[in-house]
Amino acid sequence: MRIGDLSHRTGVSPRMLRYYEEQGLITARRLDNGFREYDDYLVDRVHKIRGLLDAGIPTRIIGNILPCLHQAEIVVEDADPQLRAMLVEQRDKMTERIAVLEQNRDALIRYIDAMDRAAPESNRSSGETTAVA
DNA sequence: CTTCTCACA
DNA sequence: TGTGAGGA
Repeated sequence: MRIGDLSHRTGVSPRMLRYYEEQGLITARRLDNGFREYDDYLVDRVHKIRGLLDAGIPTRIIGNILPCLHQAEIVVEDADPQLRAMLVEQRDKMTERIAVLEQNRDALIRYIDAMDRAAPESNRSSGETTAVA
């Protein structure tokens, strides 16, 4: 598929797809006309890249941990202390953000609760989890 | 119409 | 990350 297809199938703009390529996160073959040609597995890969990016992991270290997302058993021989340090740092930042998210979620839960107590059974979207069994 | 590279009020 | 130029 070409860049437009991959873009639609991943929700990532062509601009960013080219950027990811520059960063060595994905690779593309070139067609005769110079257009990028992507393999199907890249759709999945790009989704993973987005996940890591959204999780706050900088692109430069995504390349290192990306292969770990596929393998069930991770085997490392070249234990790079530099990389390890970065990953530990990222893991801690992630843990911190999760804690913040949990607090905010609790705040919303309580607020929503209060709203429901004020206006019982009134407006509630159908997509919501029906906890009232 | 789609993609490419390069550059930046 | 977006946008526009200039070309294929």
